[in-house]
Amino acid sequence: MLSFTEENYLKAIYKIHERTKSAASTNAIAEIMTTTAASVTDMMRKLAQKEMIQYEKYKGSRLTAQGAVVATALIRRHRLWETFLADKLNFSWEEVHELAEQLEHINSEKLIERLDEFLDFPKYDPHGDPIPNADGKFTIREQLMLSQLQIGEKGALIGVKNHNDEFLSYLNELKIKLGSEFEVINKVLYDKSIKVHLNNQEIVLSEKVSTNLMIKKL
Amino acid sequence: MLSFTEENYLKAIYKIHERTKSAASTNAIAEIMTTTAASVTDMMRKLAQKEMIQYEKYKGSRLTAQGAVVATALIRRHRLWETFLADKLNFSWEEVHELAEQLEHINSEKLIERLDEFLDFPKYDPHGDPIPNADGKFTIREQLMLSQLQIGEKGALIGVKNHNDEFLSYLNELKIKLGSEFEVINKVLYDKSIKVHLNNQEIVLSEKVSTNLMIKKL
DNA sequence: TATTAAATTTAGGCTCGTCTAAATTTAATT
DNA sequence: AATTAAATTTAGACGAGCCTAAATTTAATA
Repeated sequence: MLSFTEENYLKAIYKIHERTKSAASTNAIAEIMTTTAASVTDMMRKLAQKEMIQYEKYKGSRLTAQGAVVATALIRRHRLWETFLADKLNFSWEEVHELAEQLEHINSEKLIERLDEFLDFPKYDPHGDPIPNADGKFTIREQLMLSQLQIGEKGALIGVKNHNDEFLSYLNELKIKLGSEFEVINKVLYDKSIKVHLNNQEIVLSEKVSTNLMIKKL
Repeated sequence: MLSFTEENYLKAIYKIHERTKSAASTNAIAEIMTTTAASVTDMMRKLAQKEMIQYEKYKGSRLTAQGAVVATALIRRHRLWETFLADKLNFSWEEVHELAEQLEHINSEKLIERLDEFLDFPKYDPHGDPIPNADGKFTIREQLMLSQLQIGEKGALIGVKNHNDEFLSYLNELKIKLGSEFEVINKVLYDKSIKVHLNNQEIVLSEKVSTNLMIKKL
């Protein structure tokens, strides 16, 4: 049985691997866990001993098959709870993450399966990220950045790349949410900003915003 | 901020006081927490220091006003989660308790208020126990034991006194649930068993069972 | 390649929640 | 009231998870 903390370390390693496609460095883990490198080293020993990770001194850590199962299960729980909070309890985009961080550690297979059923087996969470099924498999969806659309093309928002709170709040202000439909009116070469038609108005989005909005072409 | 463990100690003291109407003895707390008396003593010092309890050496512990607020909030959360699990996720009577033990520690006022609303502000949990409102006030309901009904009288089940797993499973087998309606057919003086009409059949319940079923007269 | 800088690990120590064994206090019983 | 039994507290220790400071290894750069 893994502790709350051990589970979070595994999730951190998973995330780093997803991003870098290589072993998770001690420092990178320390940053995510907001702790010191020394503490991470201690924990890496322990997790290696429990055969959750492969750890080589000075070379970083990778999840074992076993460790990956645990991490994926956590992501499944996290995203299902986020979906519950958003769909059933009307929490906003940026509120769900923190609560799901707590809820994901509730330990019960049965609870998660019942929740999945209650939510009608969602494939994507409120951020548009795929929810692993009970076997840990994801349904990947073709997607591109809003910035990649050409003038005249239309798309619907299916996810955000960056989950930063400020960014999510900004989207709320703009009344941009999952499913929102965009039509590209103009693209400014100079600063790569983009003018779109949305909710019956025209708005201009910076490159920073338009590269963080994931779109399905319509 | 209180830890998961500290919260559970407060709840234990609350329960003991509810049952005995007096200070919680070290041993009684140790039993509920399945730990040793020595550990309890340590924790009592800490909780007294945090002004959650009044603790006098060799005399037991009582909650302070502050401690009672925390304990009541925990009970509120516990019972709301039980209601959610039973009503929305179709968990059975005896399954909900253990899960709610974990869920009650999720720390968010807003989550609980939203959950309360989602459940349509229930007054009683699946065991028939009253759910404290946000201010910690309970709605008490007039109730009596099934064993107290006279021959010919009718009642509906509004709660159980004993929350023992075996007892709850037995009720499930008998298809007895909250709201079930009973009519007393006969009472046997010898062993205090009682024959009732329920779900279109006649069944005999022992004294042990009939004194644990709480009834609202119809 | 020698040196410096950055990353990582080791060493030693702290708090939390727990334990066992021994000492003390309170309650029960003769 | 004296003695025994039960309840409780004290003393000392341990693992988990964390820290800082010092030592070591690896990477970067002159």
